Order: sequence, then C-alpha cells, then structure tokens
Amino acid sequence: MISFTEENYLKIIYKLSAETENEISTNAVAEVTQTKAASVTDMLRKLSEKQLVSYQKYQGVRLTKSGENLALQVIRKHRLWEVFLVNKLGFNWDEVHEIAEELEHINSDELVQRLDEFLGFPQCDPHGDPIPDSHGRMPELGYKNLSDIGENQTVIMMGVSQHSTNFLQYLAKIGLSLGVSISVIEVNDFDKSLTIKIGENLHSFISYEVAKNLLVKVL
Amino acid sequence: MISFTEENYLKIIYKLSAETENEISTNAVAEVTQTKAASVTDMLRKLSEKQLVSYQKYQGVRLTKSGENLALQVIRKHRLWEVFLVNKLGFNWDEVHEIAEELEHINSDELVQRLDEFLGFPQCDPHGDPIPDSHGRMPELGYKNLSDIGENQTVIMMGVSQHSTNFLQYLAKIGLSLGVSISVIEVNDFDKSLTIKIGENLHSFISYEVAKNLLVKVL
DNA sequence: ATATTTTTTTAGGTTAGTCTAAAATTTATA
DNA sequence: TATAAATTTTAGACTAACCTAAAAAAATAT
Repeated sequence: MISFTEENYLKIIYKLSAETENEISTNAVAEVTQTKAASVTDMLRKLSEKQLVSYQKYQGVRLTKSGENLALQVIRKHRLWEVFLVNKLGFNWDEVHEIAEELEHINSDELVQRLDEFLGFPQCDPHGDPIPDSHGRMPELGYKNLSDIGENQTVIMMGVSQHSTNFLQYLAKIGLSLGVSISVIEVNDFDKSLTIKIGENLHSFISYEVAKNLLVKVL
Repeated sequence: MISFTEENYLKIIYKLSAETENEISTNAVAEVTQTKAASVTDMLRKLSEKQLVSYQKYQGVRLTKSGENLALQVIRKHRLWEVFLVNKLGFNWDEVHEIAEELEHINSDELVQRLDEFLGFPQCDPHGDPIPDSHGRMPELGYKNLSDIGENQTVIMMGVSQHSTNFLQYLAKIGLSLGVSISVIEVNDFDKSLTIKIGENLHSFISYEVAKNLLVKVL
C-alpha cells in the first residue's frame, strides 16, 4: 500500500522531472514539499526500497516506471476532480487547487473511472493541463506558449502553466480567460513583451514572463 | 485542527450514542474502530482535552455539544457523497460506503455547500438515512421500522438501518428496493416474522430481524 | 590543488496513533 | 460481602513522517 505522503512525493518528483533531463536533487524536492532535506532523504530511501524511484545517495532521484505510473494516476485524479469542481459545482478555476489536493488521494479505481465518464472524458483540466488516461498516457494537445507566437497571428487561449492564485486573478483583471482569442499586435525586441488584442477590441500589454505561462491553440 | 482519526472517533461515538442514553464504553468504541481498548483510552483522553467529549476514566464517554456538531458535519458529508455516488455516478447503494468513508474527511465548507446544492439539497442518503443540514439539524422524516407495522397495512420502503453488503444484497435478491410498496399480510405471533406482498403480486416471507432493519413510510 | 561553501546524509529526537502486557478499577457471582 | 471475572487504564514500545544538529560528500572558488 502507498500512503498519502508517498503519493505526494511521487507527484512532486514527476513534476520536477518534466523540467529537466537530470536527476532531481533532494533540496528541490524539499522546497516543494515544504519539508527539510533530511526528511526528504528518509522518504527517498523508503520509496527506493519500494522500487518507486531509483536513488543513489548524493546522486539525486528519478522515478522508475512504476513510480511514474503511480504519479500519473494521482495527477489524473487531481485534474479530473478539478474539472468536476469547476464544471459541475461552479467553482472558479483559481479556487480548486487546494480541494483537489485532498481529493486526488481518494482510493478507488471504480470511482475515477465513473467520474471520468460523468465528466464526459475531458482531455484537459480547467487550467488547460492534459489529463492522463487510465494507462497514464497524456493526450497530445499541441498547445504553444503565447511567447512563441509571432506578430499578427491570432490564437485561442487554452490554459496556463502557472497556477498561483495571484497569477490567475491578474489574468481575470486584464480580461484573459479560457477560450478568448488573442492577437499578437507587436513583439518588443528588447524585453520580448507583447502588445495584444483580446477578443474584438480590448488592447493590452503583457510581459514576456506572463506570455510564457499562457497556453494557446494556433488556429 | 481535528484529524482524520479524531473525526472517525467522534462519528463512531455519535452513532453509538444514538442507541442508548448511557455513556459509551471504551470497549464499544474499540470494537467499532477495530482497535484495542488501550488505544481508545488514549484517544478519549485527547478528545477530552479538546473538549469534544466528556470523559471520566472508567465511566465511559459522551459527546459535548461541539463534539456532536463535528460528528454531524462528518455524517452530513458522508451522506451527501453517498448521494453523489449513487445519483450522479451510478453506483449501486451497496458499493458506496467505503468510498464515502474517505470522502467524508475532505475539508472544505464551500465544497460541502456546493455539493449539497448540486445534488438538489437531498433530505436523505441512498439508504434512507437523514442528512443533517449545515447547522447539524436532522430532518424529521418520520419513517418507521417495518417490524412496527400491523397486519393489512401498506407502506413504502424508504431505507435500511443496517448497511452491510450482505444485507443489501439479500434485499435485492428477494426484490426489496427503495420505493417499492410493501403490504403486511400476516404477522406470526411466535417469532414476529412477516408474510408480505412486495409490489403488486410478489409474496415473500421475512424474519423479524430483517423487518426491524427496514425503514418505511406509512401512506 | 587546496580551501571554502553548499548540499546531502546520518544520528538522535518528537508526535500521532497504534500495540502488548501488567496493573487498577468496576461489575458480577457465589 | 468477599472473590472472581471483566473492563479499563497505565507503562513502555513501535512506525510513519517529520525535526535539529552534526558529519560527510560534492561543488565552487581562490
């Protein structure tokens, strides 16, 4: 059996692994789990004994195939529950993360299966993140970052790659929400900031930092 | 903050209290929690320090007002989730208890509120048990036990007061399900067993033990 | 290439929730 | 009402997940 806490470690290692080819350091995990490096070392040894990660001391950690599968199932549950909370219960997309952090550990394959069906087999969560299927396969959504879109192109906003409440509320304030069309009017050479048109007639100016975190679909 | 385990103890003490006026014994709690009496003693001392139960050693335990409120909130969540699982996800009523045992500990008042609304403010769960409101008030459903119904009366089956899978599957087998009409044909003086008519033309014979656990609405 | 800094691990300790075995208390019985 | 039986509590120990402080290893800088 795998515990709530172990599941969280696997999920965190999975997410850190997505950003690099290298092993994940003890400190990197400690920062995300909000624990001390010593605690992480203990847990890595334990996960290693269960064959969920490959870990050599001082050399960082990597998920094994079965560790990755477990991580993907947790992520699948998290994202399905987020869809439920937003689409069925009417929560705002910036309110669901905490609750989904709890729901993702509910243990029942039958439940996940039925929830998926009830939601109409969604491909992505309310932030545009892809939902792995029951075998752990991620759907290929082909979204790009707005920062990679050239001048005079028009795209549709599909998601975000940063989920902080701050960021989501900033987007709401400047009129950016899922499904709106965004036209890139001008890209500033110096700092890569963008002048964009949101919808039909709202103009806005956003930094490269923000553009990098917006997922869009090219028409 | 109150833990998963503490919530379970409160819920169990609440349920045991419904069956008696007296204090609940350490052993009674141990039996339901599937732990040893020594562990229960430890927990009762802790809950007592938190003012959630009143407990004098060797004298058994009772919920305080705030302990009872917490227990009722857990029961509320359990029953709302059961409604969700059956009405929305299509589970059978004998399959939902385990999953609801996990879901009942998810911590968000906003979630419970919205779930209640999404389900249409149900008055009772799929077993006919009343769902406390957000203030902990139980709706008065006025159901009776089938064992208290006299000969020649007709009632509607509304629920059960025993939730074991065994029992629920036995009911399914003899054709008893929520909403069917039951007519009491004859009551056996000797052992109080009943001859009943289920629906229009199905006759059946049930023991007093079974009749005691069926909740019915008198027309 | 050595010294310094940073990272990681080890050693030993804490808390929540459990256990067993023994002691204390209550209840039942003769 | 004294004794036996049952119940409950205490004492001491275990595991999971965390901690701090110190030691060890790796990375960086002089």
